Amino acid sequence: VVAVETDLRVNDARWTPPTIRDVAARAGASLKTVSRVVNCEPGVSPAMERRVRDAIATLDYRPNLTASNLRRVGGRTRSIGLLLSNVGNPLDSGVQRAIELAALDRGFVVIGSTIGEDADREREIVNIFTARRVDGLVIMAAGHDQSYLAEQRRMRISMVFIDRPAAMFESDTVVVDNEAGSAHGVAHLVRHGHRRIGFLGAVGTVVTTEQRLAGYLGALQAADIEIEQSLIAVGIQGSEAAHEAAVRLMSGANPPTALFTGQNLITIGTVRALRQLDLHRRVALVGFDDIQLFDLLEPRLTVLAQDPLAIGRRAAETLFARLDGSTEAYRTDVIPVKLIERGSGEIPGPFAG
Amino acid sequence: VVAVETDLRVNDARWTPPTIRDVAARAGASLKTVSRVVNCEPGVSPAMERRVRDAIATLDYRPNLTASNLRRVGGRTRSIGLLLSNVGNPLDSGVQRAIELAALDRGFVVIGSTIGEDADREREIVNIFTARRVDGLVIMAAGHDQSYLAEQRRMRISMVFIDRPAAMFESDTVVVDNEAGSAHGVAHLVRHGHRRIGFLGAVGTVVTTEQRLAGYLGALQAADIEIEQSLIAVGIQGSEAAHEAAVRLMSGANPPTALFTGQNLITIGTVRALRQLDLHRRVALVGFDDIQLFDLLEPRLTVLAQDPLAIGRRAAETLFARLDGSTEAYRTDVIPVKLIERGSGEIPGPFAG
DNA sequence: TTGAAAGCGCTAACAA
DNA sequence: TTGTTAGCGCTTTCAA
Repeated sequence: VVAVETDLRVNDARWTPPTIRDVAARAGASLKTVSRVVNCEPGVSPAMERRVRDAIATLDYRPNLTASNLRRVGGRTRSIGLLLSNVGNPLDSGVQRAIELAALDRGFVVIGSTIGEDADREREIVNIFTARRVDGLVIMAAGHDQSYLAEQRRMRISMVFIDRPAAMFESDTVVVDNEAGSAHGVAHLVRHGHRRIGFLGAVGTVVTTEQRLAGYLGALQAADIEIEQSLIAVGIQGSEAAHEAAVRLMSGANPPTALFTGQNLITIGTVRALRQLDLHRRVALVGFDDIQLFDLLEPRLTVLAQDPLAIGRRAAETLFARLDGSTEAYRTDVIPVKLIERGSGEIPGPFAG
Repeated sequence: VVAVETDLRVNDARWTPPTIRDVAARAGASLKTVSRVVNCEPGVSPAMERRVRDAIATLDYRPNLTASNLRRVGGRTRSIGLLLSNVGNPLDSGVQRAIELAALDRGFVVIGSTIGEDADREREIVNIFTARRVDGLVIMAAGHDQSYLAEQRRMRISMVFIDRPAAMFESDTVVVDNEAGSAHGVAHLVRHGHRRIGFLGAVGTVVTTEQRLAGYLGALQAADIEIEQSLIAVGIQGSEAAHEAAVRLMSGANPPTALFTGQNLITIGTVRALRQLDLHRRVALVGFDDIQLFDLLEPRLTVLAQDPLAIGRRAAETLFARLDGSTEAYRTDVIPVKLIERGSGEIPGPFAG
């Protein structure tokens, strides 16, 4: 009998999922009573609750959360939008996982999108998510001006920026300690006897690059090492370009004995270059960002590792605090990076003790 | 003046976003007329349209897609749920990107969740997404029985399974050619003079492992090579276990001259083991799955690469065809895998020409 | 070309 | 303890 009934429903093109009315009718109760049972509100007699639950079970009723949210106070959707630069990146996927977990715990859902480094795409996605009335946004910004988000703020959409702070717009932010991290990495090379240290960085206008370069410069100054512009290459896009830049740097008149790379793709290109020049065992290398398999290379790569899960968790905490009504001043959380010594950064330089 | 007005709105805790009624009132039009303008429906005079658009602009009105979807025929939400095993995996993130792109093109939104290999989590997430009334689901299944999805099917939620077919449940599916791919990889080793080839695989109950093992066995039979159980290790979980298993395999009385690994973590563990035994230049290795940096190891790794974007694109195509009303028989698409020769798989064996 | 009324599925605010 | 009414923001249906 059940099978036949099921078949009928499947085959009937006009069949629609049961609503709260259907349940109420079947249980001989009112809408509100069913609503109370569904939402575990008090004030329903055990007998009535039984009847309602039976009706729910026989009808396979599933409350429509969309409709429920629409009516609820504030029209909140219990959803948050997540804009990432590139899910293929371990940083991004770690952040996503952490945020999904936190959201799930609170009955929220995460709608996500990759935006690359495309400022237009960033705005487009924000608009789409806004139309869906997300309660909050977690944004790894692509553009250089987030002032347009004033509109979202007016609509009471909470926002947290990760990896890079928003520009022209004040907001909660979770970043890593780019400058101190880089300084630490460069100081590590100095400690191992290097004084001619090259820097290879991504596009200079990106804040993270600026900060990492600042850390490099600071560490050299702290060690009383003169800064040589010829040892600094920024504006590198991708591993191929990094490969070329590293070859150029190492082929100069007085090449560096150590390199500091400001991003994982650049590190990869640099490793290729050093291999090609057969310098990978003689030139020390410390890179920003850790990725899988860096510990399987020869020599194993010394890196400054970010903690994507910690970043995501903190972003979620901050966002949910806002959603819970916090009106504190905007905060910027700085997550520390960790130096992982594996070999490439400990290759001794000419001034090694 | 604008600034002050903005401030007022920001500071007024009772401010709510403008609705279609506000626009109608301000434009001196009816709800339906505004709705027509917003949805670009015909039958609105240019003058009226101008007034409505002005009102929309001055009020910063943004249609509420949630409410709109609720009322629309069928109550479709233009959203699809995506259940992935692990976003940190290149396969998963590639699939996610492809599906997000396809969804975006059609005005859909993707809500995602990582479920690991946890069957309970799979059902939990499906329930949550069902309550949100997603129109479709793309599922990398964790459990061994998806018959529970009959309910979702009755609700007209379309489903596509990726990477592994559903169990106890007929559905559209997109998989890769595990068996033929593995057979190809093993035949490649045979062609390079190997006859004693070890197999290291993941948990045996997972379909992909079964199929990859089947491909291995088939290739050996095709080459008239006797199968030795002692050269086969399955049930390996993670790279540490793979490391141990590989060491054990290579430390036997008559060790293999080549290895075939059935999954990327297992490949990683095996590489570590071969390094430790200093066999990485003498024992050939072909692995299923490609990951970043496999081409930077020494020797560079020969792999069978999947095409995550192709898998995601195909899954999205199939899903949207269903959402557009296709009633074809359920289809299973098989995406080919590609052998990428980089060095480790071309190390010659004792029978090399 | 325009609009009034009804209602999507549910919850809020009040009765009874 | 239970139910009634209104209405979330929008689209549908049908009338003017």
